[in-house]
Amino acid sequence: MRRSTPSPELLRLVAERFKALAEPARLEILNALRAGEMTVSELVETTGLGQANASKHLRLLLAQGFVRRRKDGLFSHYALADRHVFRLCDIMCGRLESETVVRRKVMAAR
Amino acid sequence: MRRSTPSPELLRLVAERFKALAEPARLEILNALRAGEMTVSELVETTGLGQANASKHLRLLLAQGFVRRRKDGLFSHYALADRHVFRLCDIMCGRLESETVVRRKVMAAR
DNA sequence: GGAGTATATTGCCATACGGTAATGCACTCG
DNA sequence: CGAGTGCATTACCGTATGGCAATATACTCC
Repeated sequence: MRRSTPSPELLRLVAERFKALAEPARLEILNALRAGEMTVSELVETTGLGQANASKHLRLLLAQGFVRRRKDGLFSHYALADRHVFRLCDIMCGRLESETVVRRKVMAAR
Repeated sequence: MRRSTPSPELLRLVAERFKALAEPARLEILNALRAGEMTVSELVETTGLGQANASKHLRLLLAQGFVRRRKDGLFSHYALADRHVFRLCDIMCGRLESETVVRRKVMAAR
Protein backbone atom coordinates (compact mmCIF):
# COMPACT_ATOMS: atom_id res chain seq x y z
CA MET A 1 0.00 0.00 0.00
CA ARG A 2 2.09 2.90 -1.29
CA ARG A 3 2.10 5.39 1.55
CA SER A 4 4.90 7.90 1.28
CA THR A 5 4.45 11.08 -0.70
CA PRO A 6 4.88 10.34 -4.37
CA SER A 7 7.44 12.49 -6.13
CA PRO A 8 6.05 15.26 -8.34
CA GLU A 9 7.63 13.42 -11.22
CA LEU A 10 5.66 10.26 -10.50
CA LEU A 11 2.46 12.23 -10.19
CA ARG A 12 3.16 13.78 -13.54
CA LEU A 13 3.71 10.40 -15.14
CA VAL A 14 0.58 8.88 -13.65
CA ALA A 15 -1.48 11.91 -14.66
CA GLU A 16 -0.08 11.61 -18.14
CA ARG A 17 -1.25 8.02 -18.25
CA PHE A 18 -4.73 8.89 -17.16
CA LYS A 19 -4.82 11.67 -19.70
CA ALA A 20 -4.30 9.12 -22.43
CA LEU A 21 -7.58 7.53 -21.38
CA ALA A 22 -9.32 10.86 -20.91
CA GLU A 23 -10.56 11.06 -24.46
CA PRO A 24 -13.60 9.33 -25.97
CA ALA A 25 -11.85 8.83 -29.30
CA ARG A 26 -9.02 6.91 -27.67
CA LEU A 27 -11.36 4.84 -25.56
CA GLU A 28 -13.20 3.98 -28.74
CA ILE A 29 -9.99 2.87 -30.39
CA LEU A 30 -9.07 0.73 -27.41
CA ASN A 31 -12.52 -0.78 -27.39
CA ALA A 32 -12.30 -1.56 -31.08
CA LEU A 33 -9.00 -3.34 -30.48
CA ARG A 34 -10.77 -5.67 -28.11
CA ALA A 35 -11.76 -7.64 -31.16
CA GLY A 36 -8.08 -8.16 -31.95
CA GLU A 37 -5.26 -6.63 -33.89
CA MET A 38 -6.31 -4.05 -36.47
CA THR A 39 -4.68 -1.88 -39.11
CA VAL A 40 -5.06 1.86 -39.06
CA SER A 41 -7.46 1.76 -41.98
CA GLU A 42 -9.62 -0.76 -40.20
CA LEU A 43 -9.63 1.37 -37.10
CA VAL A 44 -10.50 4.44 -39.12
CA GLU A 45 -13.41 2.60 -40.65
CA THR A 46 -14.58 1.10 -37.37
CA THR A 47 -14.37 4.27 -35.34
CA GLY A 48 -15.21 6.85 -37.96
CA LEU A 49 -12.21 8.92 -37.00
CA GLY A 50 -10.20 10.77 -39.61
CA GLN A 51 -7.02 9.04 -40.68
CA ALA A 52 -4.65 11.72 -39.41
CA ASN A 53 -6.57 11.95 -36.21
CA ALA A 54 -6.56 8.22 -35.62
CA SER A 55 -2.86 8.10 -36.34
CA LYS A 56 -2.23 10.82 -33.79
CA HIS A 57 -4.25 9.07 -31.12
CA LEU A 58 -2.52 5.77 -31.84
CA ARG A 59 0.84 7.43 -31.53
CA LEU A 60 -0.10 8.67 -28.08
CA LEU A 61 -1.53 5.33 -26.98
CA LEU A 62 1.64 3.68 -28.19
CA ALA A 63 3.85 6.15 -26.36
CA GLN A 64 1.89 5.52 -23.17
CA GLY A 65 2.16 1.79 -23.61
CA PHE A 66 -1.52 1.01 -24.06
CA VAL A 67 -1.10 -0.51 -27.50
CA ARG A 68 1.55 -2.43 -29.41
CA ARG A 69 2.44 -1.86 -33.04
CA ARG A 70 3.51 -4.48 -35.55
CA LYS A 71 4.71 -3.21 -38.89
CA ASP A 72 4.09 -5.39 -41.88
CA GLY A 73 4.99 -3.89 -45.22
CA LEU A 74 2.69 -0.99 -45.83
CA PHE A 75 0.54 -1.80 -42.84
CA SER A 76 0.71 -1.00 -39.17
CA HIS A 77 -1.15 -3.48 -37.05
CA TYR A 78 -2.14 -2.22 -33.64
CA ALA A 79 -3.16 -4.36 -30.71
CA LEU A 80 -3.89 -3.90 -27.03
CA ALA A 81 -0.70 -4.06 -25.00
CA ASP A 82 -2.36 -5.74 -22.05
CA ARG A 83 -5.60 -6.13 -20.16
CA HIS A 84 -5.01 -3.38 -17.61
CA VAL A 85 -6.92 -0.94 -19.76
CA PHE A 86 -10.15 -2.76 -19.23
CA ARG A 87 -9.67 -3.26 -15.55
CA LEU A 88 -9.32 0.51 -15.40
CA CYS A 89 -12.39 1.12 -17.54
CA ASP A 90 -14.42 -1.44 -15.66
CA ILE A 91 -13.64 0.27 -12.39
CA MET A 92 -14.68 3.57 -13.88
CA CYS A 93 -17.84 2.03 -15.27
CA GLY A 94 -18.51 0.49 -11.89
CA ARG A 95 -18.28 3.93 -10.38
CA LEU A 96 -20.71 5.25 -12.94
CA GLU A 97 -23.14 2.43 -12.42
CA SER A 98 -23.37 3.04 -8.73
CA GLU A 99 -24.48 6.60 -9.23
CA THR A 100 -27.45 8.82 -9.88
CA VAL A 101 -30.62 7.60 -11.51
CA VAL A 102 -30.15 10.14 -14.29
CA ARG A 103 -27.26 8.11 -15.60
CA ARG A 104 -29.15 4.84 -15.60
CA LYS A 105 -30.47 5.26 -19.07
CA VAL A 106 -27.03 5.97 -20.41
CA MET A 107 -25.84 2.68 -19.03
CA ALA A 108 -28.86 0.92 -20.42
CA ALA A 109 -27.75 1.86 -23.91
CA ARG A 110 -24.71 -0.37 -23.64
CA MET B 1 -17.10 -8.77 -19.50
CA ARG B 2 -18.76 -5.81 -21.25
CA ARG B 3 -18.59 -6.65 -24.92
CA SER B 4 -21.04 -4.66 -27.00
CA THR B 5 -20.08 -1.27 -28.35
CA PRO B 6 -20.38 1.32 -25.61
CA SER B 7 -22.57 4.29 -26.47
CA PRO B 8 -20.75 7.49 -27.34
CA GLU B 9 -22.36 8.96 -24.27
CA LEU B 10 -20.84 6.32 -22.02
CA LEU B 11 -17.43 6.84 -23.59
CA ARG B 12 -17.77 10.53 -22.92
CA LEU B 13 -18.61 9.94 -19.28
CA VAL B 14 -15.79 7.50 -18.73
CA ALA B 15 -13.32 9.81 -20.46
CA GLU B 16 -14.53 12.65 -18.26
CA ARG B 17 -13.80 10.53 -15.20
CA PHE B 18 -10.31 9.73 -16.35
CA LYS B 19 -9.74 13.38 -17.11
CA ALA B 20 -10.38 14.19 -13.48
CA LEU B 21 -7.38 12.02 -12.62
CA ALA B 22 -5.28 13.37 -15.47
CA GLU B 23 -3.82 16.20 -13.49
CA PRO B 24 -0.90 16.05 -11.03
CA ALA B 25 -2.47 18.66 -8.77
CA ARG B 26 -5.61 16.58 -8.35
CA LEU B 27 -3.66 13.39 -7.77
CA GLU B 28 -1.73 15.23 -5.12
CA ILE B 29 -4.94 16.31 -3.43
CA LEU B 30 -6.29 12.78 -3.50
CA ASN B 31 -3.05 11.46 -2.12
CA ALA B 32 -3.10 14.01 0.69
CA LEU B 33 -6.62 12.92 1.58
CA ARG B 34 -5.31 9.44 2.17
CA ALA B 35 -4.33 10.63 5.61
CA GLY B 36 -7.99 11.43 6.28
CA GLU B 37 -10.45 14.25 6.04
CA MET B 38 -8.94 17.69 5.51
CA THR B 39 -10.12 21.25 5.21
CA VAL B 40 -9.32 23.33 2.17
CA SER B 41 -6.76 25.32 4.10
CA GLU B 42 -5.02 22.19 5.22
CA LEU B 43 -4.98 20.90 1.67
CA VAL B 44 -3.63 24.21 0.43
CA GLU B 45 -0.85 24.03 2.96
CA THR B 46 -0.10 20.38 2.33
CA THR B 47 -0.07 20.60 -1.44
CA GLY B 48 1.24 24.10 -1.94
CA LEU B 49 -1.56 24.88 -4.35
CA GLY B 50 -3.17 28.31 -4.44
CA GLN B 51 -6.47 28.58 -2.58
CA ALA B 52 -8.59 29.38 -5.61
CA ASN B 53 -6.86 26.69 -7.56
CA ALA B 54 -7.34 24.05 -4.89
CA SER B 55 -10.97 25.02 -4.56
CA LYS B 56 -11.47 24.59 -8.28
CA HIS B 57 -9.84 21.19 -8.33
CA LEU B 58 -11.89 20.08 -5.34
CA ARG B 59 -15.05 21.18 -7.04
CA LEU B 60 -14.21 19.01 -10.00
CA LEU B 61 -13.25 16.02 -7.88
CA LEU B 62 -16.51 16.42 -6.01
CA ALA B 63 -18.54 16.64 -9.20
CA GLN B 64 -16.88 13.47 -10.47
CA GLY B 65 -17.54 11.70 -7.20
CA PHE B 66 -13.96 11.16 -6.12
CA VAL B 67 -14.31 13.11 -2.88
CA ARG B 68 -17.04 13.87 -0.35
CA ARG B 69 -17.60 17.23 1.29
CA ARG B 70 -18.78 17.88 4.79
CA LYS B 71 -19.58 21.46 5.67
CA ASP B 72 -18.98 22.53 9.20
CA GLY B 73 -19.48 26.21 9.85
CA LEU B 74 -16.85 28.10 7.96
CA PHE B 75 -15.01 24.96 7.00
CA SER B 76 -15.36 22.46 4.24
CA HIS B 77 -13.93 19.09 5.11
CA TYR B 78 -13.06 16.95 2.15
CA ALA B 79 -12.51 13.23 2.20
CA LEU B 80 -12.00 10.42 -0.29
CA ALA B 81 -15.30 9.10 -1.52
CA ASP B 82 -14.08 5.52 -1.80
CA ARG B 83 -11.06 3.36 -2.40
CA HIS B 84 -11.49 2.98 -6.15
CA VAL B 85 -9.17 5.90 -6.75
CA PHE B 86 -6.21 4.04 -5.40
CA ARG B 87 -6.99 0.84 -7.18
CA LEU B 88 -6.87 2.94 -10.33
CA CYS B 89 -3.65 4.64 -9.36
CA ASP B 90 -2.07 1.40 -8.28
CA ILE B 91 -2.81 -0.16 -11.63
CA MET B 92 -1.30 2.83 -13.36
CA CYS B 93 1.73 2.70 -11.11
CA GLY B 94 1.99 -1.00 -11.77
CA ARG B 95 2.11 -0.23 -15.45
CA LEU B 96 4.81 2.33 -14.88
CA GLU B 97 6.86 0.00 -12.74
CA SER B 98 6.94 -2.67 -15.38
CA GLU B 99 8.49 -0.37 -17.91
CA THR B 100 11.74 1.05 -19.17
CA VAL B 101 14.82 1.35 -17.06
CA VAL B 102 14.79 5.09 -17.57
CA ARG B 103 11.77 5.31 -15.35
CA ARG B 104 13.23 3.22 -12.58
CA LYS B 105 14.89 6.11 -10.87
CA VAL B 106 11.65 8.04 -10.86
CA MET B 107 10.00 5.20 -9.04
CA ALA B 108 12.88 4.97 -6.61
CA ALA B 109 12.17 8.50 -5.45
CA ARG B 110 8.88 7.44 -3.94
C1' DG C 1 -24.41 44.59 12.89
C1' DG C 2 -19.45 44.97 11.73
C1' DA C 3 -14.94 42.89 11.49
C1' DG C 4 -12.64 38.76 10.48
C1' DT C 5 -12.01 34.25 8.35
C1' DA C 6 -12.70 30.04 5.25
C1' DT C 7 -14.18 28.90 1.00
C1' DA C 8 -16.23 29.67 -3.59
C1' DT C 9 -16.52 32.09 -7.84
C1' DT C 10 -15.18 35.03 -11.71
C1' DG C 11 -12.21 37.12 -15.12
C1' DC C 12 -8.07 36.83 -17.35
C1' DC C 13 -4.07 34.86 -19.67
C1' DA C 14 -1.07 31.39 -21.47
C1' DT C 15 -0.75 26.85 -22.85
C1' DA C 16 -2.31 22.29 -24.34
C1' DC C 17 -4.90 19.60 -27.29
C1' DG C 18 -8.45 17.59 -30.67
C1' DG C 19 -9.91 17.82 -35.47
C1' DT C 20 -8.81 18.46 -40.30
C1' DA C 21 -6.39 19.27 -44.63
C1' DA C 22 -2.14 19.05 -46.86
C1' DT C 23 2.10 17.01 -47.33
C1' DG C 24 5.78 13.66 -46.59
C1' DC C 25 7.49 8.97 -46.33
C1' DA C 26 7.95 4.05 -46.94
C1' DC C 27 6.74 0.27 -49.22
C1' DT C 28 4.64 -2.60 -53.25
C1' DC C 29 3.82 -3.79 -57.78
C1' DG C 30 3.79 -3.49 -62.68
C1' DC D 1 11.48 3.71 -62.05
C1' DG D 2 6.80 5.54 -61.66
C1' DA D 3 2.20 5.12 -59.96
C1' DG D 4 -0.42 3.72 -56.14
C1' DT D 5 -1.33 2.87 -51.28
C1' DG D 6 -1.11 2.97 -46.11
C1' DC D 7 0.44 5.53 -42.59
C1' DA D 8 2.86 9.44 -40.26
C1' DT D 9 3.71 14.22 -39.75
C1' DT D 10 2.98 19.15 -40.09
C1' DA D 11 0.46 23.38 -40.01
C1' DC D 12 -3.43 25.54 -38.52
C1' DC D 13 -7.58 26.70 -35.94
C1' DG D 14 -10.88 26.71 -32.23
C1' DT D 15 -11.81 25.20 -27.74
C1' DA D 16 -10.78 23.69 -23.10
C1' DT D 17 -8.23 24.22 -19.01
C1' DG D 18 -4.67 25.25 -15.24
C1' DG D 19 -3.02 29.05 -12.50
C1' DC D 20 -3.57 33.47 -10.35
C1' DA D 21 -5.60 37.76 -8.64
C1' DA D 22 -9.61 39.88 -7.30
C1' DT D 23 -14.03 39.60 -5.59
C1' DA D 24 -18.08 37.44 -3.66
C1' DT D 25 -20.30 34.52 -0.32
C1' DA D 26 -21.14 32.36 4.07
C1' DC D 27 -20.36 31.90 8.53
C1' DT D 28 -18.46 33.24 13.47
C1' DC D 29 -17.59 36.13 17.15
C1' DC D 30 -17.53 40.37 19.61
